[in-house]
Amino acid sequence: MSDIIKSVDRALDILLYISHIGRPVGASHLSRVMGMHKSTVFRTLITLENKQFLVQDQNTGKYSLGVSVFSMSRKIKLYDIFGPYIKALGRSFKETINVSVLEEPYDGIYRSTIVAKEENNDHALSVNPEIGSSMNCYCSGVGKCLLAFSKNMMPELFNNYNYEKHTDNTIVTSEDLVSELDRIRKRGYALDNEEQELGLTCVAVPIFDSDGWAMAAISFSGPTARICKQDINVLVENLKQVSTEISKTL
Amino acid sequence: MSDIIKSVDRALDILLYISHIGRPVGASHLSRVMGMHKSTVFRTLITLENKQFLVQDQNTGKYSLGVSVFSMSRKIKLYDIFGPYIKALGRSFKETINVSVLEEPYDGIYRSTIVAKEENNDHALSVNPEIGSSMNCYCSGVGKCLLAFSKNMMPELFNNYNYEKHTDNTIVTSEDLVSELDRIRKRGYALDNEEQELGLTCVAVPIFDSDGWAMAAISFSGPTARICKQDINVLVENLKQVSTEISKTL
DNA sequence: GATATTGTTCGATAATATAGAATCTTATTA
DNA sequence: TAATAAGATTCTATATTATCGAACAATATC
Repeated sequence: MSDIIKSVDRALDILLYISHIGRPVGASHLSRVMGMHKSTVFRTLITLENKQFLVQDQNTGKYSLGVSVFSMSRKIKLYDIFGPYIKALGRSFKETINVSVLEEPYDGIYRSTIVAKEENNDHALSVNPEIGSSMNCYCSGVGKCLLAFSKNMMPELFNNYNYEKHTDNTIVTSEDLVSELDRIRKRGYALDNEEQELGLTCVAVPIFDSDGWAMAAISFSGPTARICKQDINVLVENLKQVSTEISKTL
Repeated sequence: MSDIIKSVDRALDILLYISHIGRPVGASHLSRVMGMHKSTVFRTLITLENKQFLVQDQNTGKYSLGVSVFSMSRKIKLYDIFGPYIKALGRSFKETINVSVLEEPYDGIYRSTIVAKEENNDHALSVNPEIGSSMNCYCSGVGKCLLAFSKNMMPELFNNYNYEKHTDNTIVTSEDLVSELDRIRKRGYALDNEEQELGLTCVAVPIFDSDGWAMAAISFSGPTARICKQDINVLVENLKQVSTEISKTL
């Protein structure tokens, strides 16, 4: 902890703070909130602005996230980000793990995209979706989890699903989906109880952003027999631990 | 320039470099490329990793962009980023300016979204599209500009447009679109020569990423009479100046 | 199995980030 | 419109601390 470069650490705090509060802020405000001297804040702001991590509004003098952040965001490889965490999980438990994010709804349909996965090759039976593949949210663990915990959700759109009854457990009405999402929010995790495919069970938890909304979801999935032999609560606790580890500094 | 905090500046350089080269890199490599001492690089990496701006792959020891960058990217307000630049342009020229980005193709259709605009209220006649509105690329200046300079373009998808002939000048075949894009690449800017609406002219240039691909496009648009009275080359030069200003540090 | 490369640790010194006050600029209130 | 408050910006001295250099440990390479 003592090897950390103080000035850099403070600069990163400022970036995260500006990102978190979501509106332009000035030096004095930051000085108060961060407990740093105004002139130190200012020098840091100058440095961040110079490399375009911040832009200053000429009228108000306040700072927002800059084009460098936008540029970086376009080059992010989500697998690199989530890979290390799920690899660790994969070593402990021998199940398939995947991380998904919610897509912008298109044609009024909410879908999720898989951005990272850790396959389980120890068993013949396992699920292996492709990275980048997208699917409807109503019938998967990560999908429902994202619907339950994401910002700006529009439940009206649930009516746009062309619900397909894959199994007896598949949710096929908006009303059932809404109440299932309530249940998920209450208990803090989602369960795909053979809703997509017979014999396939999945448990998913959200990965929270600094404002408490889901930015992704992470799950164990595998044959019902194997998943249920493990204590679901243990799986959930482990997923939650990784989830909070991921969002710890945001 | 002397007010810049050296350690912070170097940390930002490292972030931009890792983002730019697009694959995980290690301390020694960075030390060589950035001309910094290995242990200084290392301490910087530790600091960036601690706040999750970087993640380290446990197997290789190399670093990638971390979850904090992902988190920030979700909170970016593109208007805050591009607003300051186009405001300055708006003060000089009295025309409508807008900035657009290319959407992920959906249903095989390339569309652009307006992320920032500066309206021109000095004249009764002007164009005022909404921020957030999306439109087909084949019949607008920024749209064609994005098609011409973006990475990973799939020209096959041009066949999916349901071309509508808005005016005599509208492009209505993939072949014509492809050759128009060639022309645009050669001369470095795009022109909407009353292709979308009679009497409406638009000149657009790309905003380049660190790898030379367009991450956005910026344009002047207005009544043909007014736009053409100004020297197109002057407009283009001014747009290009802002464009390079925006991408200068990436 | 030997060698080179790379990730990581540590301590001394000189560079430089910080704090504090002071100035200039914009917004608020009387 | 004047007076006042709040905020942005500049400057400098000092003590903190980032940097360098070298050495170690752990991998990868040949």
